Amino acid sequence: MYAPERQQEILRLARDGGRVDVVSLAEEFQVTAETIRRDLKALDRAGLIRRVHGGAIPAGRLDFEPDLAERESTAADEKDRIARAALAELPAEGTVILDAGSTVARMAAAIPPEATLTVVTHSLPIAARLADHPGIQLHIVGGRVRHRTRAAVDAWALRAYGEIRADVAVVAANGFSVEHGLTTPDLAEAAVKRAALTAARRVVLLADSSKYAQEHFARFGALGDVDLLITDTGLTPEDAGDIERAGTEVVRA
Amino acid sequence: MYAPERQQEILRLARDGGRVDVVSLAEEFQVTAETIRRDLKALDRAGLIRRVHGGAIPAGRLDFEPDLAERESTAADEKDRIARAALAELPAEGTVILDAGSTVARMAAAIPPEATLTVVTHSLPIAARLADHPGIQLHIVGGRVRHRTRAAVDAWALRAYGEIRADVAVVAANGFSVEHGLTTPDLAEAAVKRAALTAARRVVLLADSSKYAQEHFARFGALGDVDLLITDTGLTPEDAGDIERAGTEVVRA
DNA sequence: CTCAAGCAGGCATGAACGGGCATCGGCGTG
DNA sequence: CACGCCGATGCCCGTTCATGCCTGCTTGAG
Repeated sequence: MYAPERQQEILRLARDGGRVDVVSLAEEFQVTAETIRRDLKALDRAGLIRRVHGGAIPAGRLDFEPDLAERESTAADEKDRIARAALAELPAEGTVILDAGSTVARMAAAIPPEATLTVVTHSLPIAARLADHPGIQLHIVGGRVRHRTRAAVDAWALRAYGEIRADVAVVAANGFSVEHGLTTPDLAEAAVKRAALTAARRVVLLADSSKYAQEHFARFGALGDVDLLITDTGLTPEDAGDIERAGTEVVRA
Repeated sequence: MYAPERQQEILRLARDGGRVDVVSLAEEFQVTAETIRRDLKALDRAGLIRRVHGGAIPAGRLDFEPDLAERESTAADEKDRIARAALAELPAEGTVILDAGSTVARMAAAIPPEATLTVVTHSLPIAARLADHPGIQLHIVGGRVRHRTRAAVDAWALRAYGEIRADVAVVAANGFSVEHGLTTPDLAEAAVKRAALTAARRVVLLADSSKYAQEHFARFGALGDVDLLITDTGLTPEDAGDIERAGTEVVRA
């Protein structure tokens, strides 16, 4: 049996039964658990199933995001400190653009209940969290929703950001460096990020130190476009100095 | 049972019953209270429930106008039947507009994983549910988000619906009658609903029978704008007859 | 104010995971 | 036909995850 056939069959089993688990699939198909894990990983990347510890569940069956809890594992501590530091950069009253990204989402979740802000975002998870915040006037930016990031992109999003001016934009990047600026893997998402930071008077970048010197496919701005970078202590003082000389204030939380 | 499955189930229990408590959940799922607490913490972080001493209560109400958990439980059975019947009205492939509303949300949650559709919605809860559905190309309509209904309204939303054409619009109403048409309490929301149904070739209204002969502040269309009404058996055959004579097909699920 | 119930955090453990490396077999190229 | 490449699979081992247990702290009902 070829791998794609097996994967197809796994998908069918997952949808029929609502769940599959690694060990019984391994028995079923007479292969090792590693192979099954690889299959599940492939199906997960394709967005067809959702991986869980010990097996998988067909996509769309959960109406919440396990990865919001999962992601916390990766550099959770740093992200938390960054998120808390970023709160101080929000204006007391005014308009804020929030980019998609787990660190930004954490910051959004930590906005105190008594805050009064106007928030504009193209991130579905962030919007969901802020939707019942009594003091926040929330605006969602429309567009095609990318499955992976649950962020709105394309024409509607670009136009919406082109029509507004905000006091602060809080953005995330998958990679940043003095030479190559701000990068992310997806072109459409990069375009929206670019529109978002253009729409704000002040740009705050949240990025843990593992993103430093990383480059990804799509560039959406120069480091010089960023007024303030909030990162963690994993960024060396020398690197921080380089960035500050380029005109971006650096906070190492 | 996987942790996310358990969490999903806890969420369902919380929404159904309006509350859950740690010890009975621990018994129910045959795990220790610590595990349940971790689950509740995860759900709390995701913003879906609110933690209280000894248990939790649902927070993410994907609910409609007037009240909170009361509505969700009221007529839950009818709404489920209506939602299931509505599934049959979705095209096999094509574009669908989904209005905000708990019955529509139930239908959205029941869309099978193998469906391939383009969905446009201004409802945050519905978007959240469909965001990781592999076969669905999701578009969110932007706008100001109303806290009550978590639906986008105002200029961005109206313009977006003005720019598209869909095969079917599935809409909800707080009140409907032959004389006064389709009504809802909020003007801004009514405007969006009107735009949504204008953008579709075929309009399906989901409304349980308690909505019949109700009138609310803002009118967004005539019953004649609706091609098909799906309701429950609480609507008398005579009333159904009246409606059908006005040109709207009626299904009593 | 008291105190049992509930809670957070630390620690232990077994299962699950993932990356690196070796092997195998098919397939195209020369 | 021989060779080498590459994808698929299996194996190994250090790491992470989910869960349970324990301990000391917090909470809130009486």
